[in-house]
Formats: sequence, structure tokens, C-alpha cells
Amino acid sequence: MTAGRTARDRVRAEITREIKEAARARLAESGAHALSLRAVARDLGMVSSALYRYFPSRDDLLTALIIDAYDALGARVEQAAASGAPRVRWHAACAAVRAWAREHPHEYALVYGSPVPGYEAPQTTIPSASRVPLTLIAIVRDAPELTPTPAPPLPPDLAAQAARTTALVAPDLPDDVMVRVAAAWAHLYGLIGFELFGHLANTFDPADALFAWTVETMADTLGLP
Amino acid sequence: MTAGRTARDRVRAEITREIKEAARARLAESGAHALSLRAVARDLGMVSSALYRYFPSRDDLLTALIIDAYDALGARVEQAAASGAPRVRWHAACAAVRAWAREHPHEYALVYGSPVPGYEAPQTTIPSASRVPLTLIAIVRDAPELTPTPAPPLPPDLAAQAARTTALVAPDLPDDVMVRVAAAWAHLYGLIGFELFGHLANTFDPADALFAWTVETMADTLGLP
DNA sequence: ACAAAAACGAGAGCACTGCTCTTGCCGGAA
DNA sequence: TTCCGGCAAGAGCAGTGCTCTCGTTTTTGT
Repeated sequence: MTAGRTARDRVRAEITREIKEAARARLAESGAHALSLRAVARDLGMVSSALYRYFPSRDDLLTALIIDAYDALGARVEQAAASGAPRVRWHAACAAVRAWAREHPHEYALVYGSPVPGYEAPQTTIPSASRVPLTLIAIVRDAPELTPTPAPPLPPDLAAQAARTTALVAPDLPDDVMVRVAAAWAHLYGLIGFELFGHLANTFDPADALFAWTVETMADTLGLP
Repeated sequence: MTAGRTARDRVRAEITREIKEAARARLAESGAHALSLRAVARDLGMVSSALYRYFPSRDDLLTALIIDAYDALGARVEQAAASGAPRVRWHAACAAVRAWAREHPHEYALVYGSPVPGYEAPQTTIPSASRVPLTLIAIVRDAPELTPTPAPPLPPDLAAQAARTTALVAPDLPDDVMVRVAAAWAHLYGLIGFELFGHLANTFDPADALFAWTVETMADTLGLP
């Protein structure tokens, strides 16, 4: 995507990249609510109006940063979960999400915290946002055999939703396993959110032990070998 | 706290209440990032500078709204979980959190989403913020007998954190049960966050079935009768 | 009961924001 | 060579959080 044909296209891609980089730097130290187009422009020695040639609005800049964050997190998790026994991959993937979140708290808050603008979720973010859950699903799908713990049977509507979802991403996955993965993914997200946003203060903070134990119980629930 | 001694104290409390009410109205329809002190002042027919007699900054107004939101949610959950068999109370409490979150999405995002300001968590919010987790703990503590599912043993540091926490809130609770409640609370938070912030779109949305099933498995994990 | 002190609402003003519009400039295509 | 489109710059608009000052009103201490 950076391969522009003409020289002008190439410098445009380059400047776009620099803008995002500067914005990411400001985001990392001040948070999304304090990300100002004018400040970013000043950091780059431009005037603020020039920025609008590259991003039609502040929200569009944020959307670009959101996609980049999803992709950075997704790549990190995919790499962490690339090989090994299923349970090892599971731990590695979960630990990678947490590690990235702790290293980039403001970017994590941008994508997984409360939606910043009047909230819209542009369709363009979906592929990037799906990378982490798809990785988790792949770990379970690739497991040779699962020995999950007993659980309540799925009511018909839940089974239908699970079937619709598996049809899209992992056709051979049993419905109840799909539901368990979704629940585990929400659990992981909840745990990291609690830690990152300070809801574990004075109780289970630092959260390393609680995190490791919970991830292990998730693997048990899924029946990963 | 509204019982001021002098007439001035009483009108001050009344105006403070009106300001919070107007701010909450704006919050409910526009979100925290669009909450403007000047707009609130206009709604009340005041000039913006007059508002600073009641709240020293915008963040202080938000903090007041956060405490109110914690208390509203806490009261709702406490009432929902007031009586019945432990498992019934558990379902009622979880459903109450979700219902309140769906009815007041922006307020929920304010307290449980990414921290809006440069993030500080004033000590004054702690008692209000603790009401929901304390209610969940009380349900488990009040259960006559628990038959939890097998789980990995607690590593020493996790057991120590759990012991420290139980000593504060439920001295007679076994450590591993405390850890399970904490994990369940994070799970609940994660599930609601996913639903509210649109991360279940096109998969498990509407989330009623996934929510009910997951809450049931949490009750199983805790061994609630 | 009266004066000092504190609290209050209104207004002007500062520095900042997102965003628009206009004005020139300069490089690549016809 | 002459256009024309993308570009940076600047001015400007409406809005923001917040501070300060200035009269007025209410409470408090003597």
C-alpha cells in the first residue's frame, strides 16, 4: 500500500506515515482525548490546515490509528501463537495480548476502551480487529483433540449464533467450542481491562498471578491438550 | 448530605444537584467527550464561570458523575441480589449489571470504559465502586455450601493476594473462592464491555443468549447451589 | 445591630481546539 | 510551454476550559 506509482504518491504516503507516527507518539503519552491535530502539525513543522490534505478530520486520523493498533496487536499475537502445543500457544497468545496492552495502554484503550467519537465502527476496521479472535479460534481448531469440562447445553438461539459464526471462520468447529472461545475471549478482555484501568487496585494488582491462573482455567475449560 | 444548615447551603446543594442532573442528561445523549461545561451552564441559564463555584474543573464534574453512576449501579445490583437462592441471586445480580449498562451506556462507559482524563482514580470513588463486587462476594459468602468445579491450585503469591483481599471484605471466604469471584467479575465486565462497545457485532449480537449461558457457567464454576 | 468577611453571578478575556476558505506556489502531464 | 491538480500557508469562525475582576448578596463575628 505504500508503493505509490508517481513520486508525488510516494511522498504522500511517506507524509501520511509521519503524521500517524507523530500522532501515535502524542497518543502514547497523553491519551486519545488530548490528541490535538494542531499539536501533531506543530511537531511536524506543518500548519494545521495542511494536515487536512491527509486526513479529512480528527476522527479519521483516530480511525487510522485504531486500524494500525489492531494490526500491531494482531501481528504480535499471531507471532506469539505461531507454534507449539495447543495449551502453550494459548498461554502465549493471551500473554501477548496482555503484554501489548501494558506496553501501549493508550492505544489499547483506544481500540478496546469506550469508543471515543459518537461511536461508529467503520467496516474497514473489521479485518484488523478480527485478527486476535481468529488467532484464538485457530489455536482451538488446530488442537488434535479437546477434552472440555462439562458445561450447560446450548439453548437453540445460542447454538444458531455459534453455527453462523463458525460457518464464517472455522466451519469444522463444534458450536459449543465456539461459544467457549467467545466466552474466553471476553474473559481475557475483561481481565486486561480491569488491570489496565485500575479496577484491581489494592486487591489483585499486580495481576500477573491472577492472569496466569485464569488463563490456565480457560485452557481447562476449552479442554486444550 | 443534602441537609445544609443555612439557607445558602441548601440552595448550594440544590444547584449542585441541578448541575449534575443537566450534565447527566448531556452525557446520556452525547457521551463524555462531548460534555461541555458551557453547554451545561447554558442549559441552566447560568454563565459558564458561575459553574466553577460548584465544580473546580470539568474533571471534577466528571468525577462527581462517576461516583453517582457507581452508586446508581451499585444500588440497582444490591436490590436485584437481595434475596433468593444463591444461584438465583447470582443471575439477578449479573443481569442487573447488564441491564443498567444497556440503559445507561454512556455512564457505564464513563466508569468502566477507558478513564477519560489523564487518569486518576480519586480515593472517594472507591466505596461506591466497590458496591457491585462486594455484592457478588456476598452472594458467594452467603451460600450455605459450595460445590465448585476442579481448578488449578493457587500459586503462593496469588493465594497471598486473595488472603489479603478476603481479610478486608469477607474474612471467612476460602482463598480459591475469592479468586474465582474475581475472575467471574472480570468475565462479567468483559462480556458487557464486548456487547456495549460493539465487539460482538455479526457474531453473538444480540448477546442475551451468550450472556445467560456464560453467567450459568460462572455459577457452576463457583459451585453455587 | 452593625461591620467585616465570605460566597456568589456576571462579564471580559486568554490560550487553545477542530475545521473552512482563500491565496499563492510548484511539479508533472498534455 | 502551458495548463492543471495537489500542496502548504495563513486568516478566520465558532467553540472550549479556565482565570480574573467587579459589584451584589448573604452569612458571620463582635
